[in-house]
Amino acid sequence: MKYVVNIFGLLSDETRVRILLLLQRKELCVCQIMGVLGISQPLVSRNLSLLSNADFLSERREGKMIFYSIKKNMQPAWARILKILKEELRSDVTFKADLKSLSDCHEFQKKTGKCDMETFLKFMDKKKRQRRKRR
Amino acid sequence: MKYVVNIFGLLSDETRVRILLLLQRKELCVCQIMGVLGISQPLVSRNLSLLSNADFLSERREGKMIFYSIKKNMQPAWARILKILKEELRSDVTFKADLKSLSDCHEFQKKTGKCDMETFLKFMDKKKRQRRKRR
DNA sequence: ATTTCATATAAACATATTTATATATGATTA
DNA sequence: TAATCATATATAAATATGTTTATATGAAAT
Repeated sequence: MKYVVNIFGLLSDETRVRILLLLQRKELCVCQIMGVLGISQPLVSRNLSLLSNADFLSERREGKMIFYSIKKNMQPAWARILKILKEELRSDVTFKADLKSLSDCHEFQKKTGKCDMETFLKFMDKKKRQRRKRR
Repeated sequence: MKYVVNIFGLLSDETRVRILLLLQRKELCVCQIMGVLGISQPLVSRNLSLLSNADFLSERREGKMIFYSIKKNMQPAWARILKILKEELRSDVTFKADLKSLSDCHEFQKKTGKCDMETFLKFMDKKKRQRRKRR
């Protein structure tokens, strides 16, 4: 029973859920996740490792970067739960904002071809300020 | 998102999961649950109220006792999750032991017609000791 | 090799949750 | 209306969890 209960514990944290929802769209590296979610690098790493240990994620190295994605052939029960999570949060405010950030992130990477955290975060800030002005 | 994450938080506790699984079999009052799970009355009450507030349970008063059951017409998403939980824990050791205790509880109540905590817990203890001997 | 960049880990701190104890309430019975 | 039984609530102590800060690792480039 403890195993099952721990899985629910993993899903009872906003940061981890946000990461899972993002990864359901596209594989991402640590620095992309930090930029998109606006959280510290160690926090991203920590939660990725928790999710990885629970067999939710696959990793793939590409040079210096490690790309994380939702694991294919995950335990069926958890896959079903992820599906429910996704459906339930389809129109969630935080999630929609994260998706917007994600597309900004892609824009940044197309322009610069980089995954440099500092520059990226500045770029994201600028984007957010611009969006605020437009209102 | 917080709402959803809190629901998972509720399901990330062994006591609450045990209660939910029991109630999926049959409606029960607080003292039955304490007897079956072997936990204190305030702990049962506290967790029942958490589950109730999250709209997982219905209550029904019968004299002094309040009977709790899984709510009909629960939010479909959570009903689906409960179903997964049930399937996943079908052969769980703790759950099976709880079911055994539950049937002892019914035996006790048939014999005595009571829901008296003290006597009940003694009866349960005796049962458990007998079972240990038989091995 | 040394430096740099992306990521991981560990220790310290803050916060939230769980559990136990004590007390209160509401329904029944004497 | 006392007294008692089943349950609820408040709160404090113990425990677990999340987050940050600081530090380490490991791959690539210079």
